[in-house]
Amino acid sequence: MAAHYCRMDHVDFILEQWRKERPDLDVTAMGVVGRVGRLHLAYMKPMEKTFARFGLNGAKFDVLATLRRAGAPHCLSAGDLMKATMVASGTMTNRIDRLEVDGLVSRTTNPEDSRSFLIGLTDKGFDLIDRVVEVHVETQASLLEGLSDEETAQLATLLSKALNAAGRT
Amino acid sequence: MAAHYCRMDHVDFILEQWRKERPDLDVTAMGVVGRVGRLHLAYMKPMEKTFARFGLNGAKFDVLATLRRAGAPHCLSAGDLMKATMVASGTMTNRIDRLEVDGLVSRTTNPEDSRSFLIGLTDKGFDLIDRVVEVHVETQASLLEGLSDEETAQLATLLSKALNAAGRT
DNA sequence: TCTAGTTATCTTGACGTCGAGATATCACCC
DNA sequence: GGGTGATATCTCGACGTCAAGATAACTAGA
Repeated sequence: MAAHYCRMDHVDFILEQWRKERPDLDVTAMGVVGRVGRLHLAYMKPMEKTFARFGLNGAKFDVLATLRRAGAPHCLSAGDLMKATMVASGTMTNRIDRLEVDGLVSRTTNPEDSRSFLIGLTDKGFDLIDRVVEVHVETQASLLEGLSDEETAQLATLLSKALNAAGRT
Repeated sequence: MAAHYCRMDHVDFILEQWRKERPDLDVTAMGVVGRVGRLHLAYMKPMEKTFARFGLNGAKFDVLATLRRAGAPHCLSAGDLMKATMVASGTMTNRIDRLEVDGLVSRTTNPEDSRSFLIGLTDKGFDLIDRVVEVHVETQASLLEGLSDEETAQLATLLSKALNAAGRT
């Protein structure tokens, strides 16, 4: 037996099926794209659990984290947040509404442009995101525990290249 | 200048921000997890466009593709489809309902277990998915065009390892 | 056979997301 | 100053998703 020579994952199984049913198709790319999708799911689930422990979800965390890492004075316009988190305008309006209800961010009129608002972290929001992010990085680290430092670095590099390649299309 | 030695992507920028604001945190894992998320988004957008050309979306494509690659007689139970696509039961009910309205799949009572249905591709569904998947693999291939064959293979291997590592957690 | 526990699917209500259109404001040029 | 096009945000309706509960049918043991 050579089980350790051929560790199949579920994506391999899918590729097998396609090769059998449609041998005319080249499914090489699917091996990468499919795994990226599955990995994204596998990462999101535990991370959402972490967020839930603090009464948050991925959407809210994204906004709070973007404001936090932007540095003092920890406020950005709704448009800045939209670009940073890559969501539609209606989505961001909705997110800010809910975070405002939770008392984690506040809208202030922008003195330099009254079309826009400055969305700022409240003290409560600042304290919360600072605590959540500490657990969050631990959750992420645990998800990569099975990889060596070298593999992790290599993966980051290749993903960066892939990101670049996909962006050019 | 050494611009070609340090090509920063957006995730690098985010890591930079965190290191400045919270130098006490180890954000190494975020470099991988963040890029996986971004890459997933970058892949989904063009693929959804392909699906839309055929009146589909990712959700519908997933179901049709799962049935198609399962091989003759191209029918599975709702539960099988749930496991394969990793969605909740209500989600699958909804997906099948819509595909049935479109005339792409049909529910048949399972003679061996009347709790379950057999969801089968109609002729129309079979023809459609067979055409869509041809364009789909081309879309995916174009998304990886910037990578060499070696890099693509290496990426697939590392992703597989990462998937395995995350699953063990 | 009856009963208890399991399994497969559907129903329902709450969310999050998008995208198109509406509104208000800005920037610039005449 | 007034008009025009661009910009920032919000509103609204349609969808897709999930989780929990409901329903129906299967299984195995007493």
